[in-house]
Amino acid sequence: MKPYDPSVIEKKWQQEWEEKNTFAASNDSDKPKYFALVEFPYPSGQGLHVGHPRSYTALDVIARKRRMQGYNVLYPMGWDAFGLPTENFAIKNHIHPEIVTRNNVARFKAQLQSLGLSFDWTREINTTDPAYYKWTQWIFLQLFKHGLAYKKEMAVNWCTGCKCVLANEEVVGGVCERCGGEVVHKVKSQWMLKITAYAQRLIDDLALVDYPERVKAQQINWIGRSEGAQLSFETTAGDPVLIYTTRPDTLFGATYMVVSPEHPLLAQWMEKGLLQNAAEIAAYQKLANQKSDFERTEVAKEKTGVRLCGVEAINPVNGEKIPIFTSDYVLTSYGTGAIMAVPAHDTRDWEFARKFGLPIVEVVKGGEVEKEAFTDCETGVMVNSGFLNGMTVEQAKQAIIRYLTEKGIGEKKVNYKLRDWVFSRQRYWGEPIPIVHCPHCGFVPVPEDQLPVRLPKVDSYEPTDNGESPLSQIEDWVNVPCPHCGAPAQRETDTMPQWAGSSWYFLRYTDPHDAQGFASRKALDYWLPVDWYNGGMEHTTLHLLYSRFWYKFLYDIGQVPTAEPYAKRTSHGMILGKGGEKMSKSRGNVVNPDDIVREFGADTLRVYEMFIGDFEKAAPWSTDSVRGSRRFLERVWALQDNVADGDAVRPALELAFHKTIRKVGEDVENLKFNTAIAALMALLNELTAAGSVTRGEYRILLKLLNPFAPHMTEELWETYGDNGAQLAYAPWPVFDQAKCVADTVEIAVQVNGKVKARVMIPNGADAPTAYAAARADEKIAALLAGGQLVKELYVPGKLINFVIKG
RNA sequence: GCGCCCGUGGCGGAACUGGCAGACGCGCCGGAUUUAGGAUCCGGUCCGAGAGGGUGCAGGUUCGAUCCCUGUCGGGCGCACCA
Repeated sequence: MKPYDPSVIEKKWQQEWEEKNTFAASNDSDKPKYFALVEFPYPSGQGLHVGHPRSYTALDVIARKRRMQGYNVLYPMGWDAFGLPTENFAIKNHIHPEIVTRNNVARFKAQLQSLGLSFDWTREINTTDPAYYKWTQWIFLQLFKHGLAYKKEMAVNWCTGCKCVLANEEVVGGVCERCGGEVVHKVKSQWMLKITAYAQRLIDDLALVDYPERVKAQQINWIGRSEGAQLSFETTAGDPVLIYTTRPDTLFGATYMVVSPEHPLLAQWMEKGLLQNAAEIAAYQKLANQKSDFERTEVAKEKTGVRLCGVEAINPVNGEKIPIFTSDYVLTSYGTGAIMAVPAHDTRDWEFARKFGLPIVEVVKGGEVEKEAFTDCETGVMVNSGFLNGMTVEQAKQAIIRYLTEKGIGEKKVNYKLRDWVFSRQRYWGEPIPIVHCPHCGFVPVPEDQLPVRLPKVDSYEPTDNGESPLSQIEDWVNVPCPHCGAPAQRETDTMPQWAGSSWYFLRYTDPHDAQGFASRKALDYWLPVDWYNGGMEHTTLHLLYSRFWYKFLYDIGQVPTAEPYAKRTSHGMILGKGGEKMSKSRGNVVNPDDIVREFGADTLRVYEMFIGDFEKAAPWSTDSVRGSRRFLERVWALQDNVADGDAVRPALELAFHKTIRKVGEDVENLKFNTAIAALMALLNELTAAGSVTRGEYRILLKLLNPFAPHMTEELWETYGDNGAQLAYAPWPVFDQAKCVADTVEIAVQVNGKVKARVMIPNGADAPTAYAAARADEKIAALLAGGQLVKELYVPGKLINFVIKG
């Protein structure tokens, strides 16, 4: 036996796979199709992280198993290469981002190939390739033509670090999710995508797909649907104030109103001179405007606000005049930017009322509204509410909405927290937005035959401090004739966010070289939907939501065949540093997969990453434990010294083999890679104990192990295989359910629920036989003699329980 | 604050639908081999000498609870002044 040398074996097979395109998928095959997908990486300068292979190996195991099961498998890979780190690196080192990207991609690709992942490299894509982003731009134009892309002047999130606008989804805890920079509000004219038009369907269609519950819950939560009523309050100024509430039942308890500091009525009323304390209000507005998102969302913050002196509102159900305030606890961007305040039944209103000495009127009985707001909707009964008195909250909601509708004051209304997607970025390294601004024609789409709008080559692509894209500096690129009327016009100079290219990339894999469209209809019909998509939880309300939106739009305009893009989604846990903290350069606990491959081999790294723990949970890295995986492979390798003739499984090992085949198959499908490996280790232990394997037994072991350790098993298959095709396409072993059960089983014998003995009985023995066997045990007999038998239970194959008294 | 998830040996983690807790691996201990170390192989390894006791803690349901229920403590994640 040659010693196990992964550095030689792995190189050999990787070369073989590359030369022969072993894993190329066919768009024309009689086999059933299987589309396995992992999130394509951003090729950063740091190279691959040990977290990447966890996801990639998992679906590689699935892809390899599917090939052995006779599927035509598409398992593709590409590069999500637009984005800020590349641009920042380029700026710092004076290298063009295109070159930085090329270098990073080359490094990433070499690293991925060193792991033996069975990607179809003939379908490699790159979002920064003009032949690719042509279609990103094309999809944007379809959105524009269908009224789902629009430009609007509004207050947006501005990252002071990236000098760039951010989408709501990119602001985490008031700071930039990428750079951690402070986020402030800036009024800018921005391209927006109308994702809100799909809010309801993005919720409803989660019923059609197999996603983890936590993923569904997070998306539903983010979309934030609520049901209530929209209604207007008349004011003494004559202009009504429109409000949204989820508790219209508490209308009689509305003792004041609040409008957001940015509410347009404030400016109107000031202009008319209606507000006696205009200066005070203006000062408050200014203060609110200066606050960053972080300050605004700080928890446990004291309520602040200013009363609007000179204008009062009228409660539409009881005619009472109530004061109006402005406060930053009311958000401009949600609902109508104004609320009716019911301090007795809303925690925030309660706090505000307490601070400003406003009346708290109880309208739902059940709490102690002098002590705290009573927000329960289940148990209360309406009081102090005119015609609603005596109703439950639910009845009152319906009655009041009926009343408001009849009187023409208001109506039932559904609201979402989801906002439209801010789609402009003031940076260089992104897809140019293919729109021309014409002074006569307005926003004119670049004609489709002129796509792609290429990024111009420039010397300086630094972001500007004035909030303009660097592209705006390049006059001969910016100035073009209007495609519609020919008059001098200007290109849009903002670029798309990084999420643009990744919102449809999986479609391109089906037909990556198509020049006529983003993919041919035939290829899309054949491959979609993606059968299994694995990716990180951090993308749940970013990429995953965005790509569902784009896909649904493409479905609506007849471009793709199904309502949802991904039939099944799973999420892996993070790989943490040794102590359980996040891996980071500053902590110095980053493990480089290259080092592990060099020291132990790719197969060992793959097996270890699958064995490290529950796939869906975070797991700390342990290089010590990697050794265990290497030992396991060494022992499989060493088994070749003890291969005996024979294609059959020896009778004594039938049970072990059939059970292992079943277990490995089931575990892999259920994301239990760790226990699948454990089962293989247990089988190996049995084979080692048996002293030898037959050729047939060895083949089964190699097949089961192949998806995890493809190089080593393929190498052994050369000698011990069945002279047929490569192991990669050898048929996956099948098990016989009847052979998965033993002839005799050991069952536990309990007395009063405590295990006292174990006995062997024939499998499927009836109760009398089992009881007799148990009673035959000396210890059990003694215990039974010492008390009175009250009850006896027999769970076939498991245990017997004697319940005795005394 | 609201919603969700998780607490099992020294460590990572197993345990079908309520039925023998600790599979598998790491580490550790002992032995073999070795000049030595490393590597490898064999044996042991929840605690306890034993009866017995053990799945964060306190209760409950049950013949039987890591699993179901109530309360509590600890950790994590998501959303977060969303009316």
